Amino acid sequence: MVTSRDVARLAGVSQMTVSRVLQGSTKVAAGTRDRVLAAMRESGYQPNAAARTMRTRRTATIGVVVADITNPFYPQLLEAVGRALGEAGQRMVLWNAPDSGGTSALEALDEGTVDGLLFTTATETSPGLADAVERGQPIALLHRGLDGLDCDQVTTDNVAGGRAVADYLVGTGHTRIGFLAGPDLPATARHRERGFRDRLAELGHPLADPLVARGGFSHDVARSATRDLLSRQDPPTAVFCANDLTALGAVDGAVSLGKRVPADVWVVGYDDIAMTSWDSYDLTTVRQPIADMSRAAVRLLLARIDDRDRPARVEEFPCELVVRGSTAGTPQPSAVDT
Amino acid sequence: MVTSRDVARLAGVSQMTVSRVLQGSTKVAAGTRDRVLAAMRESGYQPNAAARTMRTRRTATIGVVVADITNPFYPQLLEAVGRALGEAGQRMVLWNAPDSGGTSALEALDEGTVDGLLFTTATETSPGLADAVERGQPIALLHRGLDGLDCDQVTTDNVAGGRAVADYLVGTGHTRIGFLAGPDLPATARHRERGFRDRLAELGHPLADPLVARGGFSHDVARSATRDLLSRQDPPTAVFCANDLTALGAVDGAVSLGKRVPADVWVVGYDDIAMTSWDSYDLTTVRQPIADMSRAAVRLLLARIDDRDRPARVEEFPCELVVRGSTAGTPQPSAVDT
DNA sequence: ACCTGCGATGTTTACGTACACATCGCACGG
DNA sequence: CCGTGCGATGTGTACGTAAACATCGCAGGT
Repeated sequence: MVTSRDVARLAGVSQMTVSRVLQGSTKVAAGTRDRVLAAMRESGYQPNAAARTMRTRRTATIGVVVADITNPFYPQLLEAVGRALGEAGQRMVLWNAPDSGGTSALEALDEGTVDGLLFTTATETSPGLADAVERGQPIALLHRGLDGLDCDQVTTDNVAGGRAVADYLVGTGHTRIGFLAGPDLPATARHRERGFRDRLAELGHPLADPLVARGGFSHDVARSATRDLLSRQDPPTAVFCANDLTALGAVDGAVSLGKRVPADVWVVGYDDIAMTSWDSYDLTTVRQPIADMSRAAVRLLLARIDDRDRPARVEEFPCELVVRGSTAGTPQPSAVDT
Repeated sequence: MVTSRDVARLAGVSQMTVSRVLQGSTKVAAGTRDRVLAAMRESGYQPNAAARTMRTRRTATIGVVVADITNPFYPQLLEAVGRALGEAGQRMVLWNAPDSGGTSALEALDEGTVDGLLFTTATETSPGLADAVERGQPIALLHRGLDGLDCDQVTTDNVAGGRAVADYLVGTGHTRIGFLAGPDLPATARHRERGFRDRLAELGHPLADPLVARGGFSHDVARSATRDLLSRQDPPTAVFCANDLTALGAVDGAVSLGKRVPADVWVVGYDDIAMTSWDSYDLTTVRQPIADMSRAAVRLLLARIDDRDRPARVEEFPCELVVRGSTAGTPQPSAVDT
């Protein structure tokens, strides 16, 4: 292995001067710098990350925790986060945490493997998360927030999103409206439900319990829940789903019963994943500005790494209803009493 | 920060004994070990990864390079790879390399940030890849192989997969068969095409140039290419697509023209991503054993990290045709001359 | 011509861990 | 009863870098 000492010897300078060139310090004469750079190239020198980290206590690496990478929303978010991190000169370590919620990511943070963590799927039950935040570890939440947690958070106004969908569906004449709720824990799911439910009630069409199905964030569960819902005597004329993956499942549930979207039932999703715009689904949904959000989260996290005592900030981005074919045409009040 | 020295002081032993306990060395008396473990807990000690890496030259981290994480195949592969790495006690650093093909991943390898690299989307043009392999860097290819490269590779028999599709389509009576080719560079796309093309020729129905569309691996390109193909005077009765993402694009292209799959045209994909089994697509495709492949790739890579001089191995897994609704029923020779 | 001051470079050291080697003590055999 | 050997533990050091401090030389002012 070639070390900075070897380069120094080759260039006829001290190791420290090599180190200075490496860091782009201005305190090096142009001629010397050129000599050192030439020696680096000649020897094929590569700085050793571990040694540098040991001295500087920086890894230039951020850990990102995701609950389920096969939910297409997360790859899209990861791409945006990866881009934002790249722009900031940081690498990304990925934890796809099936259930535990990133315990090993927190360990990595304690060990100094990463400089900070970005949780995209935090919940109240994420073990050790609150504890790590209290210890002052640089942790930021992206996408899913946590009300009780005093750390940097970047979210969207999921309550407003849910309300917008309620306004839209009631405004287009629907009265018997179904809801495919997500899991209980994620704040995203809870806020969307709250906004949707409250606004429906305000508009005089409160959600009817029999038309609410609880389930996970998976296609399969949503599909079978929708089959149940649509097989009822008085099926809903529109179904709002806690996220796009479940909305796609809802469409497929309808398709599997030979029903058509939107002719027989309207479907609305949430997140605007790429597939929602594909012809086979053409799904009305709510868009989050994930690129801006990712940049904001990275900015907050890096700022916290530099200054652990700065006050935590919560940034909430607006979201936007995107109307597509899954809610086209007029609703079908004719289907009310069969 | 609590160091092993602090723990040693607290436990009344030397720093070395703490280190030994940490490594699970047997050369520590049970009583001593208990005292050290208690001191660790009490002090909240966390071993420092950078210092350990500096001594051991190991990071227990593997870099994974992916070309496009928004192609749903890669999240599925990443999940499998992540699981295999987790089982082997390794972390995963992710590079989503838009174009450059993982140059910065190779830098990280040189710097010692990762112990090895797993390329899932290598091509001949991946800059620096061949060079790094020749320098003996631990690099393995998963999914996409590279014929000229002397390194560990885990692939599927894409030629056989292409042939199987040709056999299937001709065997079910299709003669005017279209092909949506992937990009030129990936070995996966090339091998699938070769197998498909050669077998069709052997069976007496060579691929007709006008029915071949070249494009990328994206939904949009595939969609518009399919619209062109199906708008011809003599459209194909079946279309084989270089991967599932393009097959979904092909289905959507057909849908956008008001055509039905499989009634108007059969569509076959490749990779068996989760969405292919959803009702709206129900796509016939070719399945790769990605879990087994991931484990194999991780095993090979870790073995190489331990012994850089071991001979490179190439493991080729079989793939399996999965027939679904996109190729159901009889083909439509009636559509031949319109 | 001499002193001052600053820019350029060198010297020393520490970061936290694990390896090589040294040492200690005790059990067992002759 | 003493020597041998081995298991348990300690001592010293090196990994490669960057920070703090020291030093050197030269330009500019008086």
